[in-house]
Amino acid sequence: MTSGSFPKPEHDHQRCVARLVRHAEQLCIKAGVRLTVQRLAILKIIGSSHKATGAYDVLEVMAKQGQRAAPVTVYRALDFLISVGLVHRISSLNAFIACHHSHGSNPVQLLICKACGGVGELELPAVTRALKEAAGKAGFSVDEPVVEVTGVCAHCCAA
Amino acid sequence: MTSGSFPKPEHDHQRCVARLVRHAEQLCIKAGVRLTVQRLAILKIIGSSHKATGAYDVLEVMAKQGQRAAPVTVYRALDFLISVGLVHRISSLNAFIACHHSHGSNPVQLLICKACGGVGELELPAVTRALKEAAGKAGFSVDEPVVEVTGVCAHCCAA
DNA sequence: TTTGTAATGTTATACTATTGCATTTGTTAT
DNA sequence: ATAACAAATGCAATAGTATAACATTACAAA
Repeated sequence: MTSGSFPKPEHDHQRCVARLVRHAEQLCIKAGVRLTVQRLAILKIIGSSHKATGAYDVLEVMAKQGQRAAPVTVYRALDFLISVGLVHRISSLNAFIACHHSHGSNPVQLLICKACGGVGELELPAVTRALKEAAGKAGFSVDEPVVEVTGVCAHCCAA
Repeated sequence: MTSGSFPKPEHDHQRCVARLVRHAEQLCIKAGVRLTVQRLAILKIIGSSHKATGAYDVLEVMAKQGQRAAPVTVYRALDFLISVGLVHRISSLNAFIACHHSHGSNPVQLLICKACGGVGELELPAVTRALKEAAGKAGFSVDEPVVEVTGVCAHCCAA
């Protein structure tokens, strides 16, 4: 995708998580990495809402599910999920969001609704290109651009 | 400025901080807000390096200067300095950098060197515009874009 | 000088993330 | 199969970042 998407409130999470899981399984097989039960469980928790989820939120949910775990467990799983592109880190919120798309290695831009907490994704190569070019003029070699846009989503604008 | 800048290692901090202080004084007078000694002291500390500075780094420096303070003091000053545009928050590092420029209310893009820790600024209206436009197509009304680019600066590239 | 607001002080605590080391699990080669 | 190795997990402690709640002081305008 080159345009944008923002989750609708009436979204069918059930189906959406199922799709995410299939995506994850295929991706990990192809990459030759292990999607363990724990990692999958944590991915499901993060993917079951389209809002930014903190590491300790994940822990809480796990506790309710009877899977008690230490923080480091969640952080390790998150590191893994981020490394394979199944989760994005949201620096400005110290939180995480599941990635429902395949971006390859293209950087992503996040839209964060201040009102409902929902998070959407954009994939704008033009933005990435413009950043690389401008940075390059200053002799700066770009590694990874973090682009997080706060604002108000369509649904909350209307309300 | 519309192009970019990245601090040179051989930079003259002394002069640079003096300029920052003048800038801050004028800006606060114009805005009708109080640049107290404490706020100024903290601005100087942050502005005396062109690397990302953590809140607790500031505290350490203050302690060495004999000005003991509680974390909340620093965070309050930082909130103020950010609100008037004298400091930028670097979300991806949980750190801060003094702003030596006048951006008006234009969003800024930060360049963060992984090697030396130096931080530079860009002001690229085109990037901001592209983000607003793409977000707008998804019905998203942009408030504040956070753009932080990690990479390697010219000086460190050469080395 | 009173009066109200902004700024600061003080203490405690909440929230986020990592380190170090022991143990288990899964994979590969023999 | 099983030995041997690497990856993943468990566990406990602790480091690092940020805010809450409430008391006090400093400042500016009436």
